[in-house]
Amino acid sequence: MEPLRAPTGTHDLMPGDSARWVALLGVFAALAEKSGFGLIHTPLFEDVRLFRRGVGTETEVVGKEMYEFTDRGGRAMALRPEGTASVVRAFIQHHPIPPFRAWYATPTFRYERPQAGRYRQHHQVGVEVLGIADADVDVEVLALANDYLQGLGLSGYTLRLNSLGDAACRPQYVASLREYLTANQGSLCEEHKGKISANPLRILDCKDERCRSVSVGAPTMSEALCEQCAEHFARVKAGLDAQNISYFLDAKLVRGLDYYTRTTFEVTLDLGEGELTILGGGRYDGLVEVLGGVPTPGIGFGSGIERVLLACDRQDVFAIQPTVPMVYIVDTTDGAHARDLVASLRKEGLIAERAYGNRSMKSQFKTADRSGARFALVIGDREAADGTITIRDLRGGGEQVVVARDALLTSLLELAAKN
RNA sequence: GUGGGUAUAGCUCAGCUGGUUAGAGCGCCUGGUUGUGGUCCAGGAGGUCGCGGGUUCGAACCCCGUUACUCACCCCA
Repeated sequence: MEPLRAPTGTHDLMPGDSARWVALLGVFAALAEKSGFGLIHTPLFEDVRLFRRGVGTETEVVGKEMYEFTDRGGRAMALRPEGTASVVRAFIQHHPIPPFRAWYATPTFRYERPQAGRYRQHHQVGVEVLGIADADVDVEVLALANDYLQGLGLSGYTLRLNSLGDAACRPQYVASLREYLTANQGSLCEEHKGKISANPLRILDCKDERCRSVSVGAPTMSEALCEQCAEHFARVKAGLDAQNISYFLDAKLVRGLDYYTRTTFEVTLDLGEGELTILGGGRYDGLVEVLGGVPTPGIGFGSGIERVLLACDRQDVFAIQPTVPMVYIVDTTDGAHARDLVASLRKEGLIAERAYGNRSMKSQFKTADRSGARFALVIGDREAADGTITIRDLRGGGEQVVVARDALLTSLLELAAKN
């Protein structure tokens, strides 16, 4: 039989490596909670129609990358391809009193070919705010995103910002864009020559040289914003300026999910070869209504944990060391002392580890050393006989003291305080 | 979905134009020190050379297929 392994595009997060995940989640949770967000957990799978309607059938994410399956009751389900739709669904279902602020940390699934920073199951942290149309909340959300990345130690990333307009002005803009593209149809890349009517905005994001040169002369959304959208966008920019959050206005920024309106953003990082998007989001004022709720504005972002950590690796920041024991118990009698001592020390709040299997003193010390523990606590025949414990400092030259069992804790704290 | 690269020990890799018992470093285990790790020395365990087929007296090496990993395109976190 073929050895079993994790499915294509997935990976195991092993103890040791997971230490920085724990730390990352801590950073994000602390920031989110401080800003009034509460944790939300929604099912990993949902009625497939949620994503079809919410994210859009035309999008790649839903159209060709979604994990869909039929459950045993014959229901069409899908694994979550992104974070927002489920939160909005929960909001509609439970009628919390707005404003509603939730943060999440969740796996997301997309059936695509894996490559650097790209997985079939990846993980995102994110936030959503529902019920506030005020542009100031856009600034809050962007500031949170910025604080998060900064909090990890990242730098040199670019916040790309755009406004996609709303139901009042976007249709007109799309019409004029379509008109322009149709006039230049012959100059577009092969793929987009026939795709104009489906989603003309996407062509602005095409990396093909031919499409790009056509895009240069295309009408931009920012020129076409209605008065309210323009005011909203101006207020967002003013807020970012006031908080010294730098951004880059990217009129070509179009996101791959259909629900976005007005403020839209992405954070990218140049890794030498190509840019990596580590965070993305925006406003989605029409989404609640599309999903059957009473019209409610919303905004949020998601950020890929694997990509963010990849970026941290490249920048040599956020190198979290796994937790290391304070003491490691070496017991060459029969292990009963180790068994009882490790339990009582843990109750006292110390991180304590021990050797198992009654191995030689030498090999127990090897595992003690490997554990990274600060002190070894030795219980051999002598200590067992006279009720003492030998404390050996594993960091320095190996200084040892023999202490009475009752004095162990105070002695340890004294020794630890020395340096 | 399309294209490139890779697949040999737990890890990182070597293996000359196909040649007989497949190697190194690190890691692991044991001993040198029957009460002491991190250094040093000695020994040991561990591989059906991704899988299937073919060519050949003989294949880790050549050919075909296949799977996986990886990178890029597309798209995205």
